[in-house]
Amino acid sequence: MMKPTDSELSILQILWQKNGATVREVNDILNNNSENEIGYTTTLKLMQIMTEKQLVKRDTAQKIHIYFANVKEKDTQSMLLNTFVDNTFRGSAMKLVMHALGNNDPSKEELEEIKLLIEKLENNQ
Amino acid sequence: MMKPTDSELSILQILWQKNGATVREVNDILNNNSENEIGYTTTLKLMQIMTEKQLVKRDTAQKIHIYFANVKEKDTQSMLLNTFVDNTFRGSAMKLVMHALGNNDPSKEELEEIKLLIEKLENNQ
DNA sequence: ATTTATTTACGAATAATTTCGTATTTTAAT
DNA sequence: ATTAAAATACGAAATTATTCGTAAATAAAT
Repeated sequence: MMKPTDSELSILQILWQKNGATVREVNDILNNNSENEIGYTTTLKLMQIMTEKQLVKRDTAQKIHIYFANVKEKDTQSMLLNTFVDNTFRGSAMKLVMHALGNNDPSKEELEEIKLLIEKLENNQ
Repeated sequence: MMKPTDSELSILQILWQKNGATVREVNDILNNNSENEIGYTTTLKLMQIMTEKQLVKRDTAQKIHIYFANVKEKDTQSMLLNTFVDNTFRGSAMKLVMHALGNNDPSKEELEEIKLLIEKLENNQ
């Protein structure tokens, strides 16, 4: 599986959420959430490259192609997380966890959720 | 503060650990941990660019320059973590934490450490 | 049916990052 | 002192990622 670039990732995010989208839809959404207009053919080209890379697949039955993510969100996140931890936290996922916890004042509920996961992890040992 | 690129980050990692290093030293270390030889002048050029960007500073008293990180490791990590969470986990730091915990079978000690931090965070609410 | 819109394909321009070649300066070795 | 080795400066090539222009095909509108 190929590592998506930043732009490719933002397209994948849209496809993960929508489950099937045309270039037009993707391009519109990209332009909603940002100030600098991005051209239609730019998005098209990116999605064509992503098709080659097998990051997305497309339905060409109709002439207006419909694109779908061809990689799982969780898998992609795991992969990107790994290289990010390596590059930024010298491979220490725990350092990253501490950092993320410390910097993001989580709610009571979120903390409870993490505690639950920790318990589960402790039982697995 | 300017966001370091990937190569720049790997140089910063070395400078954070060594506390002062020449281009030669940095280049040697880079080449230890990787298969594809990277040229001396490549590293030199990168470090010169980093000097312009104020990511590093250098002591030019001697003619062999000695470089130091000019940004704090924690600050850089926080910054990179933020954009990473935004891009990859749609801004949900907690999703990232769960992910990192779930994928990295942490030791008892590490889990204890996290629980301590959680307690501290709970008390602060 | 003809014109207008939209879509795809694809080459190529632009931009950002990484890499290196070469000239010059400085240091070390003979 | 001369030569050899190592360092800096800097422009520019190479690579990768992003952006767009234009032509051709398809669909929609009149």
